[in-house]
Amino acid sequence: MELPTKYDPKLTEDKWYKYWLDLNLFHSEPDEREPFTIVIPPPNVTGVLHMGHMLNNTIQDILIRKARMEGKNACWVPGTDHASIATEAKVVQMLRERGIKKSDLTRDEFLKYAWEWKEKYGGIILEQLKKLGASCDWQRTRFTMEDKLSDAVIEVFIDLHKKGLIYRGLRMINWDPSAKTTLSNEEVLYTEENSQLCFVKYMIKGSDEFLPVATVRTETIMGDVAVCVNPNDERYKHLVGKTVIVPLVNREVPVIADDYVDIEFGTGALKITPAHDINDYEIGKKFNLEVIDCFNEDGTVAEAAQVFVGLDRFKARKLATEQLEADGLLIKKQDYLNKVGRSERTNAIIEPRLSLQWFVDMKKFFEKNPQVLNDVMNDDIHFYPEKLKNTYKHWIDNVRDWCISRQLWWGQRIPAWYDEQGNLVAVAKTAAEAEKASGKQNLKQDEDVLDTWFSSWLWPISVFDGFENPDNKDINYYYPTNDLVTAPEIMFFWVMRMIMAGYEWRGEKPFKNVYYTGIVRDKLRRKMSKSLGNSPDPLDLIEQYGADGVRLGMLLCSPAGNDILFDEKLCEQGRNFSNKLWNAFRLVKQWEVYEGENSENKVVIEWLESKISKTIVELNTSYSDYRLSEALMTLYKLIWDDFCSWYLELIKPDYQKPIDSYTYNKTVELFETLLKLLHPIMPFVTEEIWHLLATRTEGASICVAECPKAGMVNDGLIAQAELTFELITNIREIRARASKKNTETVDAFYNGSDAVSFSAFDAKIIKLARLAKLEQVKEDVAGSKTFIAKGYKFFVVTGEQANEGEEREKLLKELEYTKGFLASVDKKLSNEKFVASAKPEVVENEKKKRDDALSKIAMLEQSLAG
RNA sequence: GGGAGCUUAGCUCAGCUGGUUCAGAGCAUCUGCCUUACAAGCAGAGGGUCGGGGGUUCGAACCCCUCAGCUCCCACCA
Repeated sequence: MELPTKYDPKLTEDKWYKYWLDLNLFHSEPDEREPFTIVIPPPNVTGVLHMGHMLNNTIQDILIRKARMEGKNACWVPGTDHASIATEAKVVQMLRERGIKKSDLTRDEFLKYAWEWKEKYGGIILEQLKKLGASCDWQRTRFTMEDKLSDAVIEVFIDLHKKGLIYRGLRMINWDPSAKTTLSNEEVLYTEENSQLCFVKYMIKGSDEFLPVATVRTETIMGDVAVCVNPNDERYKHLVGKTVIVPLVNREVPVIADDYVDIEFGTGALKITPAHDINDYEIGKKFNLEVIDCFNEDGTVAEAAQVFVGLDRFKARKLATEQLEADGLLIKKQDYLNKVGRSERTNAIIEPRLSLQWFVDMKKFFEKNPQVLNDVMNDDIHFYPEKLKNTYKHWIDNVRDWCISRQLWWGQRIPAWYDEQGNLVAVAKTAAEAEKASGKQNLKQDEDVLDTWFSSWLWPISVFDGFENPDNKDINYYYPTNDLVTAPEIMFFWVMRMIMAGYEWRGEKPFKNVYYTGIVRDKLRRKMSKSLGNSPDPLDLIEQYGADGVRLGMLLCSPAGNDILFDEKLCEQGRNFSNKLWNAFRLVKQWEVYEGENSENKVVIEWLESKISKTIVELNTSYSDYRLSEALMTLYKLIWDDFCSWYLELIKPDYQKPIDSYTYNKTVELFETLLKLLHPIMPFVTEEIWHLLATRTEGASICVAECPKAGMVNDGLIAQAELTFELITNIREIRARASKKNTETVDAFYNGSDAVSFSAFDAKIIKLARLAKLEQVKEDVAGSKTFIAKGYKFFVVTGEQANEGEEREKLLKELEYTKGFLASVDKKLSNEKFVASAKPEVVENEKKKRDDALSKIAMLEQSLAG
């Protein structure tokens, strides 16, 4: 069988993914094994895979595959999020392209289009995850707006309302007067724009004195209900409690004092317009002031303003300013740069507007469930990296109530019912229930839907139907889940709220560990974004480097807790690694085997077995600390350096010679061990090679092979091998400097008459360093190149005229250096305080260092003398 | 304005309670090799006064102070 020299992922990846699905290897049902559960952070249903998903899901897949191989009942639940805002925006845009305006549709008509859109694009991202190799239990795929999950959302709302944890309150929202809709903060873009700051006189009643007020928004003067100054402001202290006349409308309002006002800014006097500024609203509430809303839905001036009624707000601003000037109340105008929020979609300037919204009372919630904070702080829910605990605490300490209503149609409609006058009369699942509860007829349901996070916070429970049937087999078995893998920017939006929901409805945490990935950036540290065009399409990358290559590439730049500086070159490195593995396989596969046992190889095999065991211990530590990059690098070096560069070269028979069956079988066994260790990270190439390496029974898969465990570690043997490699490297260096061809051999000697620690590897040194002979001598060998390693002095005869002076100089330099080193060690050892206060093993070690240095010096001096 | 964190080789990062080989890895760089597993490769090499300054200590990349620079999150100015 001729094997190509390059591994081609295209020929294997789809094949194996289908194989895994056909064997149903990713499906989980509760059984007697220990469960290992991950719920996917549900991606936006209409989204497409981006690099963030790529990273996030690669990590989840590694964790779940590893658990599966460890014999746990691994269950990775996939699914999607209905993402109200994003999806509704996309549907609106689609409709617009077809010439349909949202405002011309009824709610039901719109939802029909939205569902159509969801059916058409909803599955894409999940299909893309398959390309990556994600071993999700696809039979368990859920969607946050499917019936059961929506029911859970509604029940939870009703339950919280009953418990008094939900209330209805006023809130300043972002109003888009052009689209006549509320926008989320994400949909508002802030830019610096030039405005004019007007300094206006507010006359003190019955006096010629005035209070100067600085404002950009002169059109809101009609809504003023007070003027506020700082209580410590000496300039205005005497005016507090007096009455001022609001310009344009001549309303009489009080001068009040509050710390909120910054003495330094503007004039130090702030006009209070509760209807159009959230801070003003807060102050208004504190002082029990009236709220006068000056604008209509479309941004025109309302009746309540008394003047400029019906005019657009910006026209009104201009006229108001002119009027002030005419009234002699304008002190001055000054250019002013301020941040202006505009609608992402209509570009209209956002109008802050007070509106009745639904809230979750967070403080009360935390009082009821103190574990939400405590269990994270005491690592009962373990955050990786731990530093994010601080951020978490800071958030909880400064929490604001959670506004859960959204002025959208795509989402779970709020189960609140109003009578014809608009009074809230009931919170109930259906109109019938609401009527029954309130005893009133013709009730209207709330127009708003719930925040998407209000369904995703239930995800770890709702995917196992834990609300509909709180005692079912699945939820009892899989909950609490094990690991959550997500981005730090949604710690507050999602992670904290899932923890809240977990304690509130299950009395238990939703997961044991939270692994926060970094933000994927390009190599210039810029966030990846569509507009910058710096985000590669993960599917293109998979096409080019194979899923295994991209997975490795992602992981190479993902130390936990740091941002990911993604560089396509890393995928190349991943692809190269697949190829390295493939070629190691080719080497092994092409050997002819004879029945027998080459005893020289035994020590090499034992060494690699030990080395692998030792590495498994390191790997387990890395994995349990969620240092996945570190685990990968450990494995990478084990395979590339130890296995390929050393082991295979050491046991490789001469060209076209067969290999003994003992070595061959051991090699296949060790190779399999390495493949299994690597499988969670690179699932496809390991499955491919695993199948080709030996005959497998039907339906066998490395996916469910047993995870290798560490055996005995022979540290002495590992040290011997390391010395051997050091010797080989040193001799190779001398060969390289002497420009020796590979076909040329050289002679090597070492000093001493005692047995040496590397003797078991003698034959291997001769082989890999390409020696004619390796012998022990009592005297220095003249005309040779020398080096010292671990107390052995080596002489390499390259046959070329050795440069005595150069050689001598080298020795002198080393002697000088070693003496300096000895001096520093001696200094420590002669320091009484050191000997007295340092740990015994540290002192012991220093003594050993001194002995080594002394013997090295003796050796060097002897050479220089001779 | 409030909070968190970072600064170690050209780049990205390790360095887990201050003390094993004089500070490590991967990539990149340089030199020599198309040596029948692999040029997507092999062999070898060079590269850092651990951001600056001060202190604690027998001993500091690690602890404390200070200065400088960078990043992120939250709240935002009339």
